[in-house]
Amino acid sequence: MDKEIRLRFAPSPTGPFHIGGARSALFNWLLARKTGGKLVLRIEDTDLERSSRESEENIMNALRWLGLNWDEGVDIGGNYGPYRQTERLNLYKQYTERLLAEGKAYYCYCTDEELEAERQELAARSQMPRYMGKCRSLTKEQTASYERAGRKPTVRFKVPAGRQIVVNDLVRGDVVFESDGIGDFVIVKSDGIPTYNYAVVIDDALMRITHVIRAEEHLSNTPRQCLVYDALGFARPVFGHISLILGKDRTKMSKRHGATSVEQYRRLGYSPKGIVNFLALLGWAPNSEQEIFTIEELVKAFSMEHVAKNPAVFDIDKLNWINQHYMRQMSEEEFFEAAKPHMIEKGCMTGQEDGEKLAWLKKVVYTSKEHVAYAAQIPSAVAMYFDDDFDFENEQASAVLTEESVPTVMKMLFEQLSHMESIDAANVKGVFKHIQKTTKLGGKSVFMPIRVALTGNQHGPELTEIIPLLGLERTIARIRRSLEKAGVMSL
RNA sequence: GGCCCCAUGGUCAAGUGGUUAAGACGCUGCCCUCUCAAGGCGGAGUCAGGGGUUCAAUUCCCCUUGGGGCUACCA
Repeated sequence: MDKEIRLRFAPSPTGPFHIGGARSALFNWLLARKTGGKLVLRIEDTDLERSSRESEENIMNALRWLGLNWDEGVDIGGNYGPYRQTERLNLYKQYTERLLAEGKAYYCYCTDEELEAERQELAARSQMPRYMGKCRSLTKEQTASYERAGRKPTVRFKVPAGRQIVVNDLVRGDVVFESDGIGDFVIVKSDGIPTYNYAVVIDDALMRITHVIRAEEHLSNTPRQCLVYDALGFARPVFGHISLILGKDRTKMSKRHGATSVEQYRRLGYSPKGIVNFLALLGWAPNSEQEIFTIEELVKAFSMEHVAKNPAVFDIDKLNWINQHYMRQMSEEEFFEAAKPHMIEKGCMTGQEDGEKLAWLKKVVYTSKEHVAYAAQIPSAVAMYFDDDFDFENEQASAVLTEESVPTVMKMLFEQLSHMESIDAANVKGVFKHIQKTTKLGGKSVFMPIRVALTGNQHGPELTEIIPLLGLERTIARIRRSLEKAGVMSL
């Protein structure tokens, strides 16, 4: 029981859920599922200004959408709650009082201006800007006078001098820091809210977290946290700092690198399976050469030992490639559901269709299955089925219709079509065969003019797929229109 | 500036004191094919630089360079 592995994912609900956060969550989740441990979802909302219930919900929704569940958290409770930091204020207070009483922390009355001046001065002497301990030993009189002046103090942690702090990290090994490089840091803000570096320690300790797996940006803060663990007599957890996800230019992923939030990818119609698969491969590699993983397979294969130390660039091409696999796995029904919002947005449908029209839409949409990486690409992939008033894509395309054999081919095609009662891939194929046979023309001379006349385009799906979907009438109308437009002939 | 982390092709990456240095994405050639895509078969492309240690370094150590993070009453 006491050997049970307990992990946590502790996001700040301060904005859209970042893709990097999703990866941290995923790694924690994988480790928890792999080891049969527990995963705690804790909300770190001590930044009152920026935190909101709305982004808290967004984060949880995104997590659920990705298929990452948790065993304890704000919404489901657990034995170590509450799971929202602003609801744990009394807990922090007890420890702060203890630290104060033991002389391990002290009140600091410095104003922003004073602190800023200190930083400036240190910077001017090209020294590391850090708090020099001005309020470390205030007399009763000084304290009283500050209080009379109405100053609200912060609480600072007294950083012991001359100590080495060794952070044992699962992915980086032992990382050594000198306590002298760290100034006395604020653990409780003047409004009584604890800071991140302080609250996180008390929470992780009280929630019995055994492994703290988080992004590398927290590594430099870890020695501070270790100091707090030690001062409070808590055992330190095992740390594991996973590298950051970078944009193409190798700087931290930000808005200018395109979509950075899980929500954005969701809206573009990426599959959660694709995102999870891709994220897992960013900073982790399996023993095998496998690239496509279900989440269950990831659980089996995952290991912290194979987590890379170096930061990884977010490669959208690879995400697209992976996601394409998942698009192809979809049934016609699933694929249609994925396409629907995008089709509606582009005006290709209203969402109210039923009967034959709906069935037709499903078939049309499904033709793009092999061709798209994510659902937002579907409308343009099937645009040709909707636009009867297309233009030729370029002169090369219209030139195809001026080839010598075109009138013969078209006449024959029309004649064949006029005899048809129903139209499907098989009999369309038969028509083409017949034309080829009797005219002795190569496939290209038969197909390409028909393709261009039908779609205005030299590229696209198989004609045997397009024609049945357009139906006899539209097929004839389109070809007739194109031939007239190109001035070739009228039929 | 100080402290810390990181460094194998364009990208994700495997790997080892002696290897022809995997694989995938992307790029590219060929095949298939009316076309595109897919698919199949190929190709180009990497150990950042400099010093050590060693019989032997991509691998171990140091330095440089580059990138990143932290240095907040943000997390």
